Amino acid sequence: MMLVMLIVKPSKRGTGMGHSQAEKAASRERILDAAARQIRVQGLESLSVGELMKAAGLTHGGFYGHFESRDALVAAALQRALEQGDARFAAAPVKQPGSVKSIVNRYLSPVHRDHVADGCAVAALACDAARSDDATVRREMSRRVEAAIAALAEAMGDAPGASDAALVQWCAMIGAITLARISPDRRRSDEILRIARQGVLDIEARLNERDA
Amino acid sequence: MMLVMLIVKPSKRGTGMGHSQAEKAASRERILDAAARQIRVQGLESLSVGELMKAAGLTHGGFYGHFESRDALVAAALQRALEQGDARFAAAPVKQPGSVKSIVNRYLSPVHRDHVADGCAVAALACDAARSDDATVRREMSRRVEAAIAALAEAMGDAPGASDAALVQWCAMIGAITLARISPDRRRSDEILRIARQGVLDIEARLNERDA
DNA sequence: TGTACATCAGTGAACGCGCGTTCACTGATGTAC
DNA sequence: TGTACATCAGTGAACGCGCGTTCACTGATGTAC
Repeated sequence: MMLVMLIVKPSKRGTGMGHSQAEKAASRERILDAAARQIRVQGLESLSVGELMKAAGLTHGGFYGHFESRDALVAAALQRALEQGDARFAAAPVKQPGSVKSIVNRYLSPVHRDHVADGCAVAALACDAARSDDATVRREMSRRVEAAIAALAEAMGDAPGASDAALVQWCAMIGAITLARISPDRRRSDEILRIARQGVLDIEARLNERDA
Repeated sequence: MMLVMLIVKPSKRGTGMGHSQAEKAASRERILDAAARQIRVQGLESLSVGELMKAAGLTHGGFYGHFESRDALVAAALQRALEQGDARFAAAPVKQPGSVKSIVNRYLSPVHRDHVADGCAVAALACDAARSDDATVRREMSRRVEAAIAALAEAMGDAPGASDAALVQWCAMIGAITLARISPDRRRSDEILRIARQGVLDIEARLNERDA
């Protein structure tokens, strides 16, 4: 009893804070960013606390000062990864003529294919999410997908059927970049991207022909 | 030296075989089929020897009588899973009018979405394969994808551009079934499949319009 | 200002559990004579 | 035919390693007086 009181009692004397809260927050950011990269490259399952902390320039023990558990981190890292993707693809400049083309060309570029760590988290983690029994993971990723569809439809001027066309375009883009990453033949991989770029833009073209 | 000779020496006396080879082969098949299901549901990484052997009705120790290591099994199971997918989707009856429609409708059906264990291994494992550093995994999956593209192009009558169209269709189908599996909203998930079916068939329609 | 003290981010040794792998053994089956 | 023996698929205890997690400690920083 005495012991408990000693532990619990709030100190009346001083409120020294050691390292600043800002520094701790910066560490947390480093961990989260490293985790977002790592899950894109290695998947949700294989994220290891030790590797992660090393990548963030810290030792493994400090991890639990920032996150309750590995699972909690995975959820946070997925969210971070999806947000970063939003910034790059979904919330891209829209509504100007040619903006669809610019999104598609950027998404289906060899650069995007070769840089999974900085790329679209939906493409990188789609089949992990599809098999996840964590409802939060599936809900969060779906939300981002719907936002990306809406952004692409908006870039097409929200014509009737644009939303459906945008959905099919995203399906094709996600499939295409994944197949391009799988192919061990670099020439064929480039070709897959090229054909898919054309095919995805054709979907928009067909939509416009119909409307006309 | 003596010891080695004793161990190595082939017995002159009897060649009793214990359980038949056929039974062992049957066990191996059970293990492989269980593994093919398990990797589709849980991914390449998370395949556990213990769970697997339990699923095959055996104990974990016997595993190494059939496979050299867990890694060797993963490779074999992937191959098995891909073969089963071939039997179901790539090598489907082709060349008749409406055969593309039948492939697309079957692939993008709620039944396929809901039965990952019996479904297309490419869709189930695409992002695992994309991040795999095992060249065999990527090569094998690419081979099956190319076969599926060829089969679909053949079903379209191998018109000029059919191969490119088939590639884009497979990209869209793989993306669509994955997104449908991710969505936590069943109604939206059904809708994704419906819209994607239409969109994928539109790709064929556009091809035919061009040729005409 | 200087000194004592409290706080707290991060360290690194240690723990425990799960899982891949090994291995001595079992018991069922088949062959030799 | 019956008996002794060899083979071998499968069993289950045990091992070792990796990894998530805990925890006592460190040392840097800031506050109180």
